[in-house]
Amino acid sequence: MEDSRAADGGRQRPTLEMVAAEAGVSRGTASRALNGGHNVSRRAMEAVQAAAARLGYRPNLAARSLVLGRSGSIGLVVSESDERLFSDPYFATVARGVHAELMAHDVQLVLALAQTPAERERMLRWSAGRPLDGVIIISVHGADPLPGAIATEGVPVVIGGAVEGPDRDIPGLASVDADNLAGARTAVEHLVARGRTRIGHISGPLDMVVGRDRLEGWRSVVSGLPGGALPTLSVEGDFSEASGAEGARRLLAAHPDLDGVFTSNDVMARGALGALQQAGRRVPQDVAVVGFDDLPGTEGIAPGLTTVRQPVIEMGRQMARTLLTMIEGRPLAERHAVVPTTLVVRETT
Amino acid sequence: MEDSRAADGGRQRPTLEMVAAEAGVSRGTASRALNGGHNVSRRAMEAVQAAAARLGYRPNLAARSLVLGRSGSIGLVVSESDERLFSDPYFATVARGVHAELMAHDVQLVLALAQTPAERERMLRWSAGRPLDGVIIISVHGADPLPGAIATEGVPVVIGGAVEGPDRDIPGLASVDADNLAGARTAVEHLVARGRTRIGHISGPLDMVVGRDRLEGWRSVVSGLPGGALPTLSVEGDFSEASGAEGARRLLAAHPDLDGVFTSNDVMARGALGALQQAGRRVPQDVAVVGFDDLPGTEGIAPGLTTVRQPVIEMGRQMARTLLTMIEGRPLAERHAVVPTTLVVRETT
DNA sequence: ACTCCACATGGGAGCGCTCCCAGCCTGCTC
DNA sequence: GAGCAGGCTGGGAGCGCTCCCATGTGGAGT
Repeated sequence: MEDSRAADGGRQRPTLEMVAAEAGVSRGTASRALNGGHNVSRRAMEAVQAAAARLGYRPNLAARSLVLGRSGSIGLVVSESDERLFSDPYFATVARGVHAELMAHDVQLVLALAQTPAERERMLRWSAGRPLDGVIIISVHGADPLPGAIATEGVPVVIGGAVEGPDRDIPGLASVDADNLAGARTAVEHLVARGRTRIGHISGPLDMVVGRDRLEGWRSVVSGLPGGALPTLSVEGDFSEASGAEGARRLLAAHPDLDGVFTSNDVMARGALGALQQAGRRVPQDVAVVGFDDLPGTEGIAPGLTTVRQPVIEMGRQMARTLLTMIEGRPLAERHAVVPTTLVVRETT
Repeated sequence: MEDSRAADGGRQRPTLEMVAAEAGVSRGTASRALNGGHNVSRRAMEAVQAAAARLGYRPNLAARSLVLGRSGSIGLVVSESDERLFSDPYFATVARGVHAELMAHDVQLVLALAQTPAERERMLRWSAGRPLDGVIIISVHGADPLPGAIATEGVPVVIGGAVEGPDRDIPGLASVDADNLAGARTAVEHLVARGRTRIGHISGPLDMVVGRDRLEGWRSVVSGLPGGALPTLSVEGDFSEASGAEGARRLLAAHPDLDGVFTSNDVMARGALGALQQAGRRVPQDVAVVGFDDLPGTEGIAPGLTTVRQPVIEMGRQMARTLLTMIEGRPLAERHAVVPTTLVVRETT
C-alpha cells in the first residue's frame, strides 16, 4: 500500500527472497538453483523451480547487472538516417548476422539510432552508463568521434567498416570490413577483360571510408586505361536507387561513349540500370554494369546483375564474435579484420 | 589488480563515492548536486561537478535502475522479418515518430527484434526483467500472445495497430491505430465516384488485423456495386512490391475488364502500377489505382499515386506519449485510440 | 568405529545508487 | 538575546541480486 514502486498492477513483484521463502530455502540456494544448479540438491532444485513458477518470478535484470558488472545485452548502433536505415538492405543483412550470432550466445541485441549530433551525444552518455556490454557501430561517416569516445569510456566497440586515423590504435576498438579496394579493383578489371574502355563509377558517399575505398579501387584500374580516370567518369552517389539513376544520367551526359559502369552498391546499380534503359542503352551490349554487395534475398533488386559479393551475414557474425571476445577479455587474433570479396558474374557484363 | 571487474582498460571506474571524496562532500550531497541540485550550496555544486568532470564520472545505470525501479528507456519491438522490417518504409516512419517524442522526454529508445518463436519467448523473459520501462509493439500477426504476456508481467505495452479479443481488456495494454475501415471505404468510394465498377483489391496479410480491416472496407463498398464483391476480385498480398505486381497480374487474369484497384499499402501499389503498365493498361484511363499510407519522404515509391494518408509520424508520437503516460501511472483518455485518415487525390485516379 | 572429503546449505557482504532523516548552522524575527 | 525556521549536510538503509565462506551432512575409505 505504501510502496510507491507498486504502480504495476497491484502487489509487489516477487523477489528471489520471496521465492526462497516459498521454497523453504535460503536466497543463496535459490539463486544457485535458478542458475546452473551447481551444488544444489535435487529436492531443493525442484522446490525452488516450483516456487518460482508459482509466484511468477522474474529476476530483476538491473540487480543482476549491478552485481555481475554486465547486462547480457549488446547494442547495434546505427548512425544513419532512418530513411536510409530502413531502405538499404545492407543494414538488415548485417543485423541478421549479428543477431544470429548473439542469439546463439544468449545475448540480447538492441538497436539504437544515433543520427543527429544531439542523439550521438546522448548515446555516448547512455552507453557510458553501461546498459550494454559492448556496441557494434555500422555506417560511420567522416571522422566520427563517437566510436572512439565510447571505446575510451571502456565499452568495447566493433565497427562495421574500416577505421582510419588514431582510432585504429584504441585497444578497445576493433573492426570488420570487406576488402573494398580489392573488390572494386576486381570489378573494374572484369569490365576491362570484357573489352570495356570507357568505364564510369557511381560512388558511395565520399565522407565514408567505404565510398572512398571503392572509388580508389576503380581509379587504380581505370587510370591504366587509354582514356585514364577522367574526373567526369566518377560521380558521387549516396547508395540510394535515385542517386544511381541520377549518376548514370550524368555519366551518359558527359560520356555518350560510356561502355561500362561500376556502382558502389547494388541498389545504385538498379537505379543505373533503369536510367541506362531509359536512355536506350542495351545492357550488357552497349554498357556493362557491375554492382557491389550481392546481399542474400535481394535478387529482386536487380536481376542478373554482375556484382562483387561481400559476405555480409558472415561479417555480421564476425562482428558479434569479435565483440563477445573483447567483452570476455580474451585476446583478439586481429583487431582490424578485412574479409575478401568475390566477383559474381551474371548477365549485365 | 585483484578486481575481476576491472577488465576494462585498467583501474576501477569512478563511482559516486569517489566523486564525493574528491569533492570533499558526502555521497548524498554529490548525488543531489548531479541531479537537479536541490538543497545543495553553490560551493558544493561546483566542487562536485568539477570532481565528476576530473574523474570522468559516469553514473552506473544498473544501480540507478535498481533503486529507482525504472531504467529510463523504452523498447520498440518489431515482430517482423528483418527483410520486411528494412524494406517497408512504414516501420521507419513509425520509429521516427516514436523516437522524436521520446527524445523530447529524455527517454532512450531501443529497437528489439522478436521474429521467431524462440526470439519472442526470449523477448518475454527479457522484458519481464524490466530492462525497459515499457514497450511499443508494431506489426502484430494473428492472435499474437506476446503483447498480452508482456503487459501481464506488469510492463506497459502500446500496440501500433488494432487489438482484438481479450487483449483489449488488459489494463496495461493500449493501442493506436488508423481508422483502416473508414480509410479503405473512402478509397473505394472515390474509385466509384470516378465511375469505376470493376474494382479489385490487393490486400495485406490476412493474419493481420490491418489486412482484414482494409479488405473489409473494400468489400463493404464493392458489395453494393452491380458486380458485387467477387472472391476473385480480391487477392492477398504481403505488403511487398513483388506481391503487388503479382496481385495485379492475377486480378487482370481473372478480370480483364478491371478498371480500378485499391491496394492495402503504397509499396504494393507501386508493384501493381508496374504490372499494369506491362500489361498495356493506362493509368488512370484504363485502370485507376489507390494506395494506402502516403508516408512522408516516399514520393519516389509511386509518383502521383492517389492514396489514403495515415499520419504515421504523429501516430508514432502518440504511441510514445501513451506509453509514457502509462509508465507514469497517469490515467489514459482512451486506451484504444483510432486516428482518422484522409484521402489524397493525385494522378492515378 | 573413525577420519576425511565432497556436496549442500544459510546468511553476510557488497555491487553503486537514491532516498530519508536527524543534525547542524545560518540568519531572521520578536 | 533567545527562539525558530529554513537551507545544507552526512550517513544509514535498502533496492535485488550473486558471491564467498563458514558450517553442516552424508557416505566412502581404512
